[in-house]
Amino acid sequence: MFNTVAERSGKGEETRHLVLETALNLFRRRGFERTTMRDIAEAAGLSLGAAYHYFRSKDALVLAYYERMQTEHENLARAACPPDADLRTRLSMLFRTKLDLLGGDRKLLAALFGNLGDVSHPLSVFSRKTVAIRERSISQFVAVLDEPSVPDDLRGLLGRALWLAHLGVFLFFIHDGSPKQARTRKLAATLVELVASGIPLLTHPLAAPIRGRLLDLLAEVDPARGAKT
Amino acid sequence: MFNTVAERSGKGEETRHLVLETALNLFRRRGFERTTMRDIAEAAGLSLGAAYHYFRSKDALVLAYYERMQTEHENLARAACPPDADLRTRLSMLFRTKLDLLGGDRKLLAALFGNLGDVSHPLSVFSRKTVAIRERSISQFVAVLDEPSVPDDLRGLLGRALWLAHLGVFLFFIHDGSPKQARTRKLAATLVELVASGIPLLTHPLAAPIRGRLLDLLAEVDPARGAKT
DNA sequence: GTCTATACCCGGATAGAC
DNA sequence: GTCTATCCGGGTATAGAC
Repeated sequence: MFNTVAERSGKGEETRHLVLETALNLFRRRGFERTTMRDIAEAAGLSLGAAYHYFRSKDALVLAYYERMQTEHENLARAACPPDADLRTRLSMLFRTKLDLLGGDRKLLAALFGNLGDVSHPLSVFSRKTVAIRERSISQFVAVLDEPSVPDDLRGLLGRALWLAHLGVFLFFIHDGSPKQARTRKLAATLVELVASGIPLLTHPLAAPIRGRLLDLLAEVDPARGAKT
Repeated sequence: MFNTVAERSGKGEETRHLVLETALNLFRRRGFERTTMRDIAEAAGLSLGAAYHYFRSKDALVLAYYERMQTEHENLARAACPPDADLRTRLSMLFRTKLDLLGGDRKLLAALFGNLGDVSHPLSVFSRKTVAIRERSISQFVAVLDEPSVPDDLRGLLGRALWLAHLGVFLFFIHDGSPKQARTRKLAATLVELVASGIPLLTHPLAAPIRGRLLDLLAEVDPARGAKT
């Protein structure tokens, strides 16, 4: 019952770690679909059943990967950003660090992102299984907007919209074969410019009708409300 | 060699049609993934081999479905739209007819749209196999912008952007459980308003900087350029 | 050309012995 | 905790009836 030692440093922990690393390696080299659980088990020097003992499914391996990457991104972004930076800098750093972190995993992500549209799929960015990680990611973008120039009542909505836009960039990134994903970096930079120069304009009186409609639109697609199945 | 009769009205055509209808029925009821080729063959009163004789794969059935739906949508949209209608009306009709046409297929589409992000997947909205249908769909949106208020040089870009936005609406639609997909219809209406009221503003001198940046952004994500793998 | 039947491979997932 | 055997479904291949 209380085999805390085994849980922390025992052979189990070690083997579990081995399985995850092996899987990630194979995923990165061959992509997700073309890596079988049999491949993983063999490469880790285990039987198929043993691999399944540690991860109930191929998906479980991916969830572990998601979580690790989100945590790493949070750390990277925090480290890269001077505390007094402005919105433009903070947003651009958020993109930059994410692109740096995931630049080598595009093949894997391509396969995973395939499940983008399927809310019911456990690995989807919109699924129940991924709420926790999703919310952490969203709050990074909301936090970027945490400054006086952004009216309080817009922050949440705009932050979530930004997160949605970031998904678009991400989708582009995944299939961007240019060296160091230069095209995606360009795209992100353009988006940052658009946001940074557009936000002040949102409060301009002439933009009032557009602003209202834009907010309506955003409120309707708010990921928090969720379009239930 | 020249058995044109058999090709047009022979038993082959009939069986082929039967297989497709049966498959679509099962897809609609049970979803794509949970329908097996064996199910389809059995429900159609055929052997597995026979079903495969007409459609090389499960995917081929889906491509046939895509094509039929695109054609039907074109007809519906054309029929629903008075020739002298304005932009707002034409755009709103485009959405309305699509939602009407596909309202019953959400379950199926959910499974198919799962492949959204995976450019390399044959059934993806962005894949090579679906270029022809995709281009037909895009040109519906470009055509909506075919009027004096839209500057010529923006039409192509904005049309494609509109198509991209329509994908977002579609994604929402798929998981919209509200009666008659009322929420999606609301969303589409709001989007139409935003576009209809935003386009004139794009030519306003005050919007010049935003306009430039927006166009940069759109040019970079233009589906026509494609982010090659 | 249309179809049946059957045997086979592959990969995800599970059961149960050890 | 680990293994072997097995199931299940998608997909292929092929031999042969009509």
